[in-house]
Amino acid sequence: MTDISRATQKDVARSIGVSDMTVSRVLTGRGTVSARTRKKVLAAVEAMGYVKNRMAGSLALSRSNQMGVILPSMRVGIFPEVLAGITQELEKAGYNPVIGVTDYDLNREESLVESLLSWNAAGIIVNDFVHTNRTKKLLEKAGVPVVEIMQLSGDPIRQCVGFDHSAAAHALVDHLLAKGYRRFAFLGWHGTQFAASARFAGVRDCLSARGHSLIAPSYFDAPPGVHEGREGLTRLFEKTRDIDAVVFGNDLMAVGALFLCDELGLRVPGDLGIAGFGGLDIGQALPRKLTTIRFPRLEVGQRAARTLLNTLAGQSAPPVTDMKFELIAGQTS
Amino acid sequence: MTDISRATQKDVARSIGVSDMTVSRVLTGRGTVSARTRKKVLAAVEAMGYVKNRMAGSLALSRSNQMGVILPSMRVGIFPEVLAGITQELEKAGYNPVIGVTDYDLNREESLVESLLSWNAAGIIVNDFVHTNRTKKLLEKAGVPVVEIMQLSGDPIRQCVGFDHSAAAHALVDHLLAKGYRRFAFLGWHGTQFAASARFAGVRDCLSARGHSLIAPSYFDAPPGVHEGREGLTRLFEKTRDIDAVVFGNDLMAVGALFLCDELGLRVPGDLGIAGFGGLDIGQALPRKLTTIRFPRLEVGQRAARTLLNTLAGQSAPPVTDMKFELIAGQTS
DNA sequence: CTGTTAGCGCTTTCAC
DNA sequence: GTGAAAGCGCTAACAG
Repeated sequence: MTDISRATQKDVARSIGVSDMTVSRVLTGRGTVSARTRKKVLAAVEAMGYVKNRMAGSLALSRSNQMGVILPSMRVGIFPEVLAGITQELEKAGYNPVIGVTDYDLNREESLVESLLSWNAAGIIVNDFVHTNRTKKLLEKAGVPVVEIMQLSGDPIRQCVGFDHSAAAHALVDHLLAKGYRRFAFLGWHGTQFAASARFAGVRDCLSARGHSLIAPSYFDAPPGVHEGREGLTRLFEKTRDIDAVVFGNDLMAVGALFLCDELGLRVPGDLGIAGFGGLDIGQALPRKLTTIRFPRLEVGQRAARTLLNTLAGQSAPPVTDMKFELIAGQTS
Repeated sequence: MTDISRATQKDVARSIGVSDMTVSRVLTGRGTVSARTRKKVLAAVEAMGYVKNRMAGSLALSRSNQMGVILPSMRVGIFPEVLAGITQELEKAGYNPVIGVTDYDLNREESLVESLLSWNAAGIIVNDFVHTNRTKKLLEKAGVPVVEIMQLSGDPIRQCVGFDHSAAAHALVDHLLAKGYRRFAFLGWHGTQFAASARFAGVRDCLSARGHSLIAPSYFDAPPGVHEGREGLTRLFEKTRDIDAVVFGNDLMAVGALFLCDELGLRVPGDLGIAGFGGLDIGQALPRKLTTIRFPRLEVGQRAARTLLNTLAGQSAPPVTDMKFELIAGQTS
């Protein structure tokens, strides 16, 4: 906490002998001011390095152009892209994204939501459907539009924009089955209720429906990356070699696993089929393109922002927006 | 812009028959309130889902606990980590990071700085020393602490926390020379004055000082990734094959180039030495660890935040903080 | 075209 | 222990 004491509109006004309201008129562009006065005001503003105090402005107007964006992580490849999509759309409409990162901690999410509301965010984007009860209550009572992203299957507070992770898992598994793989393992993060667990459940259920079973599922405490992909596969091999395909919870893990296979001299897809989820650039820049599901990350961000903006503009927006995924049949399966 | 109408302290107060000041006392923890009244207030707050309007609060106090963090990109591997470091430290001290992303657009940076100041940010972290004149002026007049990160060589507005990119480049080149490489190329992003260009200059100058020259330098318009690494090397090979080492502006490019070499059957480091900059996980998870410079990303973020906090606390902080880099002599050179 | 008045929701200060 | 008054910097509404 620091004291802040900047020039005010009154200071600017006094310096050129007009009233503060005249300065306000010039700065907001509302109302009429003579060209000469306007010029003087702008000159004074520039000279004094005056910066408007938006706190006062927003308090007076009871509105803000700050849009809250709460994401679980910036180190998980998909979210920077989602954010880019959000930012693009918000900027076009003159809104500022205010970004918060939870690190998948629901209590942090709760306090971020509270903080955003306390700063009068005009709308809020949050990740997934998994929240504390208090977060849900706050968002429900918020009186501002709320969009939950990434997931579809669940009970949206207002609106959601995401993909069908279960359907994606089915598409992927069916592709692998068609390729002749039969002994599956899953390595990923499915210890919680987040979207990642929906992918795991989809893989498991699809295999089960087709009369196969999932061997050696295993998981991590936090969103895993390249390193965890290597480690996971290493540990899996210690338990069993009786597998011919591994589905990873995300692309980075799959990439790490591919690196390990290279080292071990395992042929992919000959000895082992490998697939990921996401469709990150890194997977498609490999010597052999990764088999995966491409989620339209940028588009989800854009659509989420547009949904918020449309709602604010009084248009009705559908409660559930299904952004289509795409199976990338790469060379690792 | 939307109307926002939430419950106010007055509403809470009325609902239990006390004055708004009593509610304020309970919520701020300042002043004395009887245990019974306090309980009633807290119950009412909870029941009504009341969230304090910080705009009004901050306006009254002329202070805020929002810390501005302006980063150039979230898709460039190092910045999410820097942000994580910043967030860690700020949270400990009860400050909120307010994040802005410029995409390396200096005009966007300018408007983000203005926006943060207008929201009474208690301090600001910006990237590099490259700003518009107006941005510099705003930051100088801001009356709040400012920390520029990533770079060292330049003229800090107040304080900076970063690495010596030139020294890092020298260390890397000397390592490669010691390994016997002689015909160097550089592929990266050095079209601007950002830190990336300091790395390029360092490579060029070191080679020159050692009596060698840099072959076929080439660059990109934007921060390049895995894909650009492949493309860049492909284009370079079209021009010349008379090179035995390629230094890349960042790790992702180097990884992409390694993938290409695999495809082309080029032996690394036998036929070609490859090095990056950064020290990202991905480079170290490869079958052959990438030769690179590790920048302590998390630590830069932490230190930058601490510098801000110390300054706010009235302690003096050094104008330049040099965070040491580390040469990773991997298996690609 | 410009100035004055009132109020946004909160906190500090001063009464009681 | 609690209430009433004043003001943070700005803008909408009304005068002139």
